[in-house]
Amino acid sequence: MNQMETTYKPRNIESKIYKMWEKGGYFTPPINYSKKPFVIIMPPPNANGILHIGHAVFVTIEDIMIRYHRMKGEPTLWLPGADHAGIMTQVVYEKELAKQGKTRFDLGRKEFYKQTYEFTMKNREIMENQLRRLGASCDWSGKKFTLESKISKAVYYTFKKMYNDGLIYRGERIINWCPRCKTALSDLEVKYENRSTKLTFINYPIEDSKDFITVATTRPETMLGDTAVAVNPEDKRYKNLLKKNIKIQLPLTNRLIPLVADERVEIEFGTGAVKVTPGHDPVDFEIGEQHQLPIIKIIDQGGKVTKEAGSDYAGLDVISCRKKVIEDLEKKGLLVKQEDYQHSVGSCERCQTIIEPLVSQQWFIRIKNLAEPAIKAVKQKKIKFIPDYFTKIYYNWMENIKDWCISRQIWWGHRIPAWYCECGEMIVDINSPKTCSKCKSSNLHQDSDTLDTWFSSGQWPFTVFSWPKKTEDYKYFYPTTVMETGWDILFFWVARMIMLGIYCTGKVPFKYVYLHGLVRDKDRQKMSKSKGNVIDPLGVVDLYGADALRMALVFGTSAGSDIIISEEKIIAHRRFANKIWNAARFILTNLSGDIDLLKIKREDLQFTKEDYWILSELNLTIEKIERAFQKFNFHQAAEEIYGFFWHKFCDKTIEDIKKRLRNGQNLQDKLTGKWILYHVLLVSLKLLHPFMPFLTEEIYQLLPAKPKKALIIEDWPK
RNA sequence: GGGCAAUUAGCUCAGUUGGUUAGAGCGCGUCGCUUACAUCGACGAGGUCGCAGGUUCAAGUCCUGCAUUGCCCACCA
Repeated sequence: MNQMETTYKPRNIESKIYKMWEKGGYFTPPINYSKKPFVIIMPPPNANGILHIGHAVFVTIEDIMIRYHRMKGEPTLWLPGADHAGIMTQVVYEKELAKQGKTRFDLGRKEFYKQTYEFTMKNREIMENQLRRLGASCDWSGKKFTLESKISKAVYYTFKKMYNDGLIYRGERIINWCPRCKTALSDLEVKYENRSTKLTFINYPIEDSKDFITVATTRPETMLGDTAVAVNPEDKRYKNLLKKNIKIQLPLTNRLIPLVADERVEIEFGTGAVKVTPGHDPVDFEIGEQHQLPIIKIIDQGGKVTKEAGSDYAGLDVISCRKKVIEDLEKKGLLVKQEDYQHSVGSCERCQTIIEPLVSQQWFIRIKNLAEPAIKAVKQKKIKFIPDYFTKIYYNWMENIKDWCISRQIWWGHRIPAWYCECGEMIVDINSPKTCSKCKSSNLHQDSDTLDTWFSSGQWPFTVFSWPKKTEDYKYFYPTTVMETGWDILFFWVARMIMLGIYCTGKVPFKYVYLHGLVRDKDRQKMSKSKGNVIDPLGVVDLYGADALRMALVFGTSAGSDIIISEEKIIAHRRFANKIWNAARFILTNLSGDIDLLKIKREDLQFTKEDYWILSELNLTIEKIERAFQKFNFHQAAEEIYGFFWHKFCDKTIEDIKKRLRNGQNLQDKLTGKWILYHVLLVSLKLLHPFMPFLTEEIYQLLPAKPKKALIIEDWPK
């Protein structure tokens, strides 16, 4: 036996062990139809940067499950991949370009795509090696990327099918527009926060009268696009005016607009009268639809005021226009007052620019048709959420779901598979059509929009298995077993996977959804670079080892709740790693090579009371860990083996046997002691392996007698 | 406005079929170090389990109400 170092030095060991596993082919499961597989599709990390601590969380939790099930003898697949992460990657790469003083428009669509692709591939490789360093025992041989051609074809297949089924439509609707990214966003991609602003009260003169209607607004500049004023039909103040069918003189313009009645208007708020701008407000858009009001677009896609707003204002940005409108109203004596006001303002999730609601031509999914079966599947318990309370959150969202805008005006992503002919014909197909199906013209051009990233990642659990082809892999591994991810993407991703999974394959894509929380520091603060409280997972792996980090990430945490981590906690587990290492070192130096531990029979041993005690404690620990795994309580399992190993095995048994080996009366007693040490260590290594894979494998490899080639494929203790 | 959750030791958190002296890590105190342990061991201090009711032989655990905190969703002009 080699001389073991007196402390555990992860750096020397981890990469060697990982290579051994990879070379051994242990990560690739065999297809064995007599056995039910255990399958996790890894949430594909966005291939646009390096790993952060959140990635370490999913690696840890998923790898724990994977290693446990693999040791139980189940064909276990953990399939990795990478996500192109549409807008996010585009924003990141545009920042790279900005450093060179360039924009994407300087490069043009084709070149931009090419460069972003190269950038993504480079990051992807870095990221994959980082996952290896955390110990991820995933099947690299099957890795996928959302933009690779097979996956893209499957995504187009779904698009076409949904279009033919009438579930995808194209229409001119009001959407969330990011003036910086110059793209539409789905409702989920808009983040709201409270901001201080002014509520402006403006008098709108009534035609042929000296009276006014006073409206209150937070966006006075949009009045230039007003096409009505609305009041609640029950509002006594306005009932007479409504009857008279009056016209209102829109200030600063020469337009006359009607007064309409609409229940959406709250009597209590402001003056009870609302200016209606269907082109630039979602509620106003709905009011406009109902009352067939015209839409005037006074803000363009760059956030600038258009000619439609009048020559005095055209070309201004929104803020300047607001200032000028206020000044002009004041001059005319129509400005009543401005009050301080707090309300929530939406901004782009990726670049934080304030959202401009705009009317434009976009693609949408009629989502209710997909949501219904997705709700039903959960009600029928075909899918179970862990923790359970997410079931209600899921229902709450799914029952109030609205159509999903899936087109983006960005370049990085799957280009929408629709082609237009000059004759006005539109063709939706998987492959680029040669000629127009109506006029036979070959002059077709493809829709310039790309698909929302989540439309493709929503199909990830089956597109990775070459669906819609019914391959062996698809038949064997789909539906998958567990989807493990952060609860923050429950709606973005999990809900969409369930909807699209049922729609595309007729089956739920997974049976369990395990949702982990957000990582925070020991003061419960979100980790962010600006706060300087980030823990770089690779940095701590260098310092303390992957095993210590993994253990620190599961210990004392439970599904769904925030994960509190600090350097102190990681250090505590580095100490535990060292404890295991030294216990093993002590045991190994006492197991002389002349006895064949594997051949010893229990009947030949002379157990003491203490021996029976530790053996029964060991069995109890195995049972508790088993129960904890059944309930997805990984922290409990970790805490059980921690407590057992340190405070029972090390503190009691090893100390006891240490004395017996030194002063033991007879050989039989000493042999029994040695066997206990060996046996309990071996079983403990197995129980510890899902949590601390590197250290345990290294010790296993040093055992004088090992039943298998590697611990990773050992039999789980019963 | 609708919804979800949390409240347990100085700090950060576990405690999911209700059942013996409520646990861990870090921190704190005393002692020890005998050759596995840049440490470790032994012992210890510290909790009316947010508040008030209720169900029960038995409640941190179930029910009701209240308080405080956090989060999510929503068309707060």
